[in-house]
Amino acid sequence: MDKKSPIEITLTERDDAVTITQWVYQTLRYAVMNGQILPGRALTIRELARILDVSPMPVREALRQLAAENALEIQGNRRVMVPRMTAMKFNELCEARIAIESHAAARALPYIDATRLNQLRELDHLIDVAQEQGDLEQVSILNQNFHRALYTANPHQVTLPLIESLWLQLGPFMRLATSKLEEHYLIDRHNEAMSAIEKQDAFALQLAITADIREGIAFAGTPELLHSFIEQSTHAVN
Amino acid sequence: MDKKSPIEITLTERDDAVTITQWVYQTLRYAVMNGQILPGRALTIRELARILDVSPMPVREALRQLAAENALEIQGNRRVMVPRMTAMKFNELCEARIAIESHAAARALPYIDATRLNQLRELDHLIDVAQEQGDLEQVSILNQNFHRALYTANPHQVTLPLIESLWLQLGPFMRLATSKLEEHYLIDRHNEAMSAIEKQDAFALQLAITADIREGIAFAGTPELLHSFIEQSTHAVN
DNA sequence: AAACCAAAAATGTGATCACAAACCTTAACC
DNA sequence: GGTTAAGGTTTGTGATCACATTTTTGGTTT
Repeated sequence: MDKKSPIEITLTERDDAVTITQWVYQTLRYAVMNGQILPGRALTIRELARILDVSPMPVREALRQLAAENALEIQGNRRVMVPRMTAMKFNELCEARIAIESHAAARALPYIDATRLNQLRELDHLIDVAQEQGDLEQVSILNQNFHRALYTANPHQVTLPLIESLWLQLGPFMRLATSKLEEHYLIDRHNEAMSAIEKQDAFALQLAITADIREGIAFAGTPELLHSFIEQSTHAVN
Repeated sequence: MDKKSPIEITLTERDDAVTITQWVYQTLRYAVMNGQILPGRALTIRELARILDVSPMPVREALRQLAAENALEIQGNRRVMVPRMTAMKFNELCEARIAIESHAAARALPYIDATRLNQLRELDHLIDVAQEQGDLEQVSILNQNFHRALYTANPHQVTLPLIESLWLQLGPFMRLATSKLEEHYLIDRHNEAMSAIEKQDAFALQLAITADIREGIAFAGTPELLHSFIEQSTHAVN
């Protein structure tokens, strides 16, 4: 069992309110999003079932669902793995995020009321706190919550599932970004976003969101880091 | 069995090369996309399994996959159905299509070579032929193929799955559109798109794609038709 | 020593079964 | 008559099993 690198998945408490399949889905989703599973590493139903201590059935369903969201890739061999990344694909994912999320932000703008604005302010504040404490994982989670809170202001929202799919695909590789980003001084684009919201200025909001996304992946400007990780991903367990 | 309206699904030949699950998935997907299943109608695994003459297992997996693509909706009761439509949601889906597809088109533009251009020309011609023959279903299919051929020119394409998800969600309600659109004279936006491609003019291409999408759903300009169908969808089998 | 091939182990797919929760029907009751 | 409560039925979930295909292994040949 050397070639098959061990998989370490953070297990959360299983709530009886959710089905086993849902719990497995959430667990695997978190593992994928945080790069706990090496891209290219073959995932087998029975192995995951052993790790998670459930029967193969819920794992089957969860894997299929994650594959449908492009978080996992099913090869012709019917083998499942986290997709490998390339520099070009990474770039396309980022540009897609910008296109869709700035659209979603503009569409949500008219629906943002005082309550929502306060919620955004609070999240922004929590992000600052987490940033000062250097808790990058928390920053990442809160940042997602901020974006989600913004887009879901639109009660007829239809793009969030698409956006989450992009987050899932970028997730494993963003971890690398944030870990190197520690030294990088971050301008708070969320403040810009919120002043744009107060002014109901859609264009300014789109600019702020675009800048926020671009800076979150600023390390893409240092291609050698991205390249090194992508190489790692490419040469991983075949 | 009056409340439970019968489901009529077009069955295609089952190819032994694909798994039963895949076949069921394709069959159900086609049925959803073409509005063969009434929005709100509760879908049960065993019923579909009887109709498709397969065991419940492949149906289970196919339903979960379609739900992950937002083609179906899983309610809290764990019941599965085609999501109901609202006028606002319809509008959001259309605007999302425009945002994402014009982005995808611009991103694909630099990769379009002579071969791809010829392929697009041929599809455009086939659409004209089908249009003259009044075969609206064929027009719809070919139109999708045209868009797909355009976006997939980009070898690092990541947005097509998202776009197809939007198509799936709009599908059941587009049928109504095209059926009323027969009388409507359609300007051929594909020609505009292709001349923009030849000039490598990204902005013009985006305008052409936007116009093409907007006209494909032109009936949204006649709100009463949309509204009537949405009402039908809303008041369908509870 | 590297390449090839057959046997053995492991894997995904699909079927069937058990069970608890949800749904529908029926009957009693206000 | 409309509402509620309890019964039986149907449904989704999850477990287990069988089988064909794939992957790995171990031995053989060039």
